[in-house]
Amino acid sequence: MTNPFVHKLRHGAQLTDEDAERLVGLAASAITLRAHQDILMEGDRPRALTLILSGWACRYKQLGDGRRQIIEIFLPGDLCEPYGILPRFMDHSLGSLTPVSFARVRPEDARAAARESPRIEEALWWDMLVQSAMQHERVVSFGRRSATERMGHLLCELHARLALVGLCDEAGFALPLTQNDLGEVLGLSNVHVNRVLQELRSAGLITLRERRLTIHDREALRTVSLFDPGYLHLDLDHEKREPKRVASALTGSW
Amino acid sequence: MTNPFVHKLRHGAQLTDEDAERLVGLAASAITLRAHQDILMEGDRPRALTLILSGWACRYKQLGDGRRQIIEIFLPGDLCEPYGILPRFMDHSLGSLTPVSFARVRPEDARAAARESPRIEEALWWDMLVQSAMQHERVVSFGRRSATERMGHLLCELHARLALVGLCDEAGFALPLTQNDLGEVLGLSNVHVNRVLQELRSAGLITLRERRLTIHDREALRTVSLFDPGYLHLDLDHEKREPKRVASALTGSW
DNA sequence: CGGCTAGTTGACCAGCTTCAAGTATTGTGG
DNA sequence: CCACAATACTTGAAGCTGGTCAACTAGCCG
Repeated sequence: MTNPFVHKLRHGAQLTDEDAERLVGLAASAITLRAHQDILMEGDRPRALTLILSGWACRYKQLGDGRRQIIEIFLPGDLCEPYGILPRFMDHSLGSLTPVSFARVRPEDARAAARESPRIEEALWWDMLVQSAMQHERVVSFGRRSATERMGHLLCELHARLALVGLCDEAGFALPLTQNDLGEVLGLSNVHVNRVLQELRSAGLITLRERRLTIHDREALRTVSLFDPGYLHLDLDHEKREPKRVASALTGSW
Repeated sequence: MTNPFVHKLRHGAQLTDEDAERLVGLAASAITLRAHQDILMEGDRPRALTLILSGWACRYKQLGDGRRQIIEIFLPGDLCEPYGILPRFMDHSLGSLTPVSFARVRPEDARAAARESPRIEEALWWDMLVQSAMQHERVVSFGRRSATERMGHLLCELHARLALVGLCDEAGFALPLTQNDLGEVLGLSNVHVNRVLQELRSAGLITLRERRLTIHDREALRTVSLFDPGYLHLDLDHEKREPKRVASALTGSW
């Protein structure tokens, strides 16, 4: 199956071939943009949801004084908003990071597909759950992880997400972002991004050259980044999961 | 209407009395907890969604080495997860910040209510949209706002959210958090929280005493915090909104 | 009264930013 | 295919923001 949306959603529910076709049908006409263009700008009234078909995009917000923060990176197969509703206006912008092709999906159609197939419904809700969990993890990164941990965590997360749509191999993936882009994602200056990358390189954890990231020791990178993939909710077989419940601190204060 | 959930959702759609009753019915039995208890712990398999009825709660994550980050604050009327799905296991914890009472809501029931009333459906989706927008704004805060701006932004947001459920007045609200709690929300040390509060106090913007926050100049506080309430999507009357579209960098946007 | 928690203040330090200069790499027009 | 410009990356030095450590104060409750 070449459609990345379907590819990803298969991790969230057991889709039938008919489900897959219906999902492909949601995303009728594809639109193409060059790198660094806006898909939707703050203030726009969107008329459809955005589904990324190829390339990398992002959600970002520009502060009055020019400071810009990339809130979220979107990869092929990502639906940029909750599927059932259209914001009345955009409170942020959606932009391409690389050349991108995307489709417009109407919330009514997505809801209808969910109504008619419980598997599609489950898959779409699962997708929202994962997106929301990634958002949580991002807050934890910003609040409590050092610059190096944050970078490592991002790279681990991208690797795991690209794996969902078959766009990486075991050893690494194509990373089309500049160090400046990475800074806008991680809330760091481009100078410090450079230093952090040097650090990961000289620790022998990664190579990043010619827009290709190689991860030499995935477990080690995960360890230094405090990356626990549990939040991606990938185990359909959930009986295996060990509740990591520590002896509770509960009774007293935390 | 005393039910805070209904109170809030009325901002997202024109609910009928019947809708309101149905929503109240979703949250049958209330459970009460003291402050600083866990509602759900990381690793738990939840059997229902959590709906806060009174008191303040939070989503938090504890890192291996003891660092803790509060990801999100929940106020009365807040549903702690997307309404249509139950995570297979918790990848984070939900805890009370004050004494709390909450109800358990089954996703099937919420979905059924949405299926049977388009207004309820719209309201629930609107709520998800707002929660997700607050999450985005949090990332922007962490990435690009200074400690003082972050604090001011949080206070403005809490004020606006409490207004949705009628738990504040024009001048301020009861803020039951310690400076340490605020630090865990904002990713700051308690020492620095103290200094930031001093700064806001001596600028004459706020008073915080005996767990009551008074905002002396709301507009000024919003300005120094770069707080723009647009992301809360409160204007049902959306024709009024000025698209803040700057001269576009762009030709091909939709 | 004594012990606990919350808040406050000072001194010092680390992590990250900013500024600046210089080196690769990539893209473009002749 | 080269020359040159633009963009991306790299490195050093200095400065600021916010963290850590420590001590002290104020309120609360048994």
